[in-house]
Amino acid sequence: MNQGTTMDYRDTLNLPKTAFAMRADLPKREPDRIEWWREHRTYERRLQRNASGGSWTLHDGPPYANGDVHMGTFFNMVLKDMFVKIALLDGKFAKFVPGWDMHGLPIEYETLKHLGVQDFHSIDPLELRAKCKERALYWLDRQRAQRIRMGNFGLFEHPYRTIDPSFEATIVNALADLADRQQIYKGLRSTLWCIHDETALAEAEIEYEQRLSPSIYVRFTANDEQRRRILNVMLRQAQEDTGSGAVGPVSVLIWTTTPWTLPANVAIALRPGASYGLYQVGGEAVIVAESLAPHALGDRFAQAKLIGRARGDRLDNLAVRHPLMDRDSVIVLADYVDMETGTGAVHTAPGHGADDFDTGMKYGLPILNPVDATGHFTAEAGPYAGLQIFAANPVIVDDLRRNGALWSAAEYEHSYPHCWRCHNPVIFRATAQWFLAMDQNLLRQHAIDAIDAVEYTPEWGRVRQRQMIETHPEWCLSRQRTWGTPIPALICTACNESVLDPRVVRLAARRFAEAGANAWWSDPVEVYLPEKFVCPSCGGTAFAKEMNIVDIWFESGVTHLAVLGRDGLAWPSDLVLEGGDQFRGWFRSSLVTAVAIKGRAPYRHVMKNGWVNDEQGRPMSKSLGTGIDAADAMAKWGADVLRLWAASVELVDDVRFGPHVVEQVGRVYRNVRNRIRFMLSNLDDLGPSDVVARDEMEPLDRLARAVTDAFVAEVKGAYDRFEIHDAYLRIVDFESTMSGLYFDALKDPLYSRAIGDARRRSAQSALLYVLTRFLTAVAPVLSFTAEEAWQSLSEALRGDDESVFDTAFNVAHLRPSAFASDLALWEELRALRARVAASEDPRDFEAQLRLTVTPGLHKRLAGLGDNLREALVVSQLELRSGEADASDGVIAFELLPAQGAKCARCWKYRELGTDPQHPQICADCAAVVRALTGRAP
RNA sequence: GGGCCGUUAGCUCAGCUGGUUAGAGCGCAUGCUUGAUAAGCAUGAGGUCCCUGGUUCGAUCCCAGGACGGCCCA
Repeated sequence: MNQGTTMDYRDTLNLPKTAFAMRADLPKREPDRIEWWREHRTYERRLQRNASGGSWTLHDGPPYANGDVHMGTFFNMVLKDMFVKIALLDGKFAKFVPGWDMHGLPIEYETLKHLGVQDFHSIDPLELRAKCKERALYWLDRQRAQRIRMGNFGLFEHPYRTIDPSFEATIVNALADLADRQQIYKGLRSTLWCIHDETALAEAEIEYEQRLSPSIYVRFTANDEQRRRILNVMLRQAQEDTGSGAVGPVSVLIWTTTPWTLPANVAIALRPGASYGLYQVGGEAVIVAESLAPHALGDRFAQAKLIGRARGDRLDNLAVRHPLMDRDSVIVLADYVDMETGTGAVHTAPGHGADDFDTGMKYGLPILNPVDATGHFTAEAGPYAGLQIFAANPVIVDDLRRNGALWSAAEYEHSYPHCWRCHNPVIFRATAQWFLAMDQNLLRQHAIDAIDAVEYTPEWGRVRQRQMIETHPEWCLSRQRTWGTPIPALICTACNESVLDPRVVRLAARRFAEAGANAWWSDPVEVYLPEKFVCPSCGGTAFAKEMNIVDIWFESGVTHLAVLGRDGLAWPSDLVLEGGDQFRGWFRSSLVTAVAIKGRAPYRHVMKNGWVNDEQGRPMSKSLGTGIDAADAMAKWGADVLRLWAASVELVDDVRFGPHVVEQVGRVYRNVRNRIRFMLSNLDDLGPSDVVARDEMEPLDRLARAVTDAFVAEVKGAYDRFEIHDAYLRIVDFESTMSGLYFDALKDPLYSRAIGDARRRSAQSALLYVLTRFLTAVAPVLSFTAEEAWQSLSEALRGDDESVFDTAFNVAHLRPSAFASDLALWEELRALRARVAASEDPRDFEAQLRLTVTPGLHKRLAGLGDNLREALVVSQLELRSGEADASDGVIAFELLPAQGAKCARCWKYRELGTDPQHPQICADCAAVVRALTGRAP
């Protein structure tokens, strides 16, 4: 009976109602949102509206168009999107042009593999290029779909692509600019070379196989002058006094497994910090690293006597004689010198090793290359000319033995690089390549100076960046491959010299702009010859095209020239944001090209995001199967939960990702979602004309508004400092404080008052304010959910703002200092409410509260009127002012059983039965019910 | 092996220039609610602030060394 009556009254309440589902179903729902944004051109239209709001540009570092997007890339891309949206909601012209890096070896390999082509020389270059383009576009489409699926905003229909003719023209024009400044030269470089296939190889074309090599220890003996200098540094004082004549000849001992590289030796590398010993052995003295001496000197170590020592760096720039050739071998320093094998003194032939080459460049050593493409010694090798290099090994060892330079010889089985196609051992061989001169025109120094004008997050990135420039080797720009942008150099057919003439290069740029870079393969050379062009070396007039392509790091290094400074985008960009590996990669390549060509950094702010590791903090790896595909993750959990995850971690640090982490952030997501849902469900009956202005709101509602303003201002402040995680914490804190205090307080007024009651409309108006401001604040992170909620508001309430991305933070006029007293009062209410809620008997409406507080607090609380009782969720409240001391202002807090009985409708304890028709409910409720049923009392 | 970075509750993170009973959210436990209900509220238990030294009246915070983890390079 009673049950029935109660149920009747339940029907007279204004209970929450909304179509905004409690279950998110993100994987299912999100694609509809994307479609809606696309149809409504939400991003483009907001961009247009912001045209006069000042521009803010995040320049996209181009991902490589190969493979699907993994979680590391997801993290980076979603963070970029958050910053773009923050600027957008801030009224900025935040144009984001996504880009792709589409040339290069990985795609060329993949394509060749796809085509089943073994030797890239055997396929027509234009055909190969066409297939590579297809492949690159295939990956671009996939990656683009994945980026769009993340909810990212940007001009995805018009991305920049390094394969576009206009982009290729930019690359080539950049080369022309550099050639103009004499910044580019042709020089030698050590590359992997297969003497069987007569071609350069890339790292990826190498397979390691076991190979038996000669293992020899060789003396490099000093002449008299060299010996004197070495002893000067190494010999102990006492020994020197007794006369160095007793020491005998002095040699540096080296170890090698490639005797054929000795003719190209020009130096011996020592480790700067290592200690080298001078060992007297029989009638001579040899120098080896002390820690390696027992191993290096072999059975002669027992009779060896340490008579001197020096740190490697003290021997820098001394010299010894080459054991085979009539020249010196200089002692140099190198960090890579291995202290596990050999002698700690490394035979250095810059023509035959990558490290050796770098050291050679650093010391300005000659790059000897006495080996031709087929692996035979040239005349430069003197007595060995004409010999095949591996056949020369025993000959060289014999010569060393004969002239007394051989310390010991053995055989050695080790893992050695072989050609993946013909399985012959490969060699390092110096070949002519185009270089960007790092020190020409003080480029390196200017680049280092340019770093000072850039902001770095984290700040230590600046140091990292500086080191990367300081240690930047000469930049090898050329590659002997097919899938890329040509370096339009000419070869004089008369003297065989290569020419990179700016006029030629600019002709090529113009040609590529209209026809694409394929033209370099299809055009006759005449197309690229300026009038009256002659070879600067010999005056010749006949030329051939040189078939080199440019390093793809150069291509991505000029994206700022291709994308910025046009179409409303400013140069330099305001922000670049990439993983930490890009200090050596794109941050560096962009900086070098920008400083060389425009004299300053191409960005104002460099931000680095952390690496995404698995849940144990280990790197994710495809081979271990611990990598997670972004598309899979979005299909499983939805993009918004993953976006919230990206906001919940410290973006600068390395972060962890996995199912357990997602589950946790998923619970936070559900909290946020439910609180949004609560607000929406109480706005169902609110029309625009019902909304009351701030000044007409009840005090508690005005307070909630103020707290919301403070929240939005704080979140905006965090966004402005690029501290997404800080914003995340504030968002979580805000929705939980709103839910715990305010929503609970509003339930009674919202549910039990008459629909159009002023108290109720005030509460709803405040809720509308809280909700809309909250949605704007979270939209950069929870883009899908914020938009879904926005669309769940009635069109009338949305007003002119069709999308949540049409709204604005709108906090410029707010003064955070003005919030202090409101926030303090809010916290006082929270503390009081917590004391009520903690009580079990009587609890909430079962209670009446006698509250005695200090005069100061009394004044603040009294200002709330009956809203104070609502906020504390009690049936009656007696507020008194007292004089005692109390740190929190509360002198007495007495919860007593409420007066009256529980109203069957509003659940407050009131005097019941004033309306005989409704004996179980209070007078206020009876009035509402009567109004509903149309009967006067 | 080198350069750089990190290490605070089970998890994600706060802790401003050295002095706090070291905090929050999630999870967990307990209680309440059943008119946000595959929701909501309250309370509580969880920490030798990686380790070892040093500076200091006093260090999670400064310095040195080490351990573990990561990125880049070798």
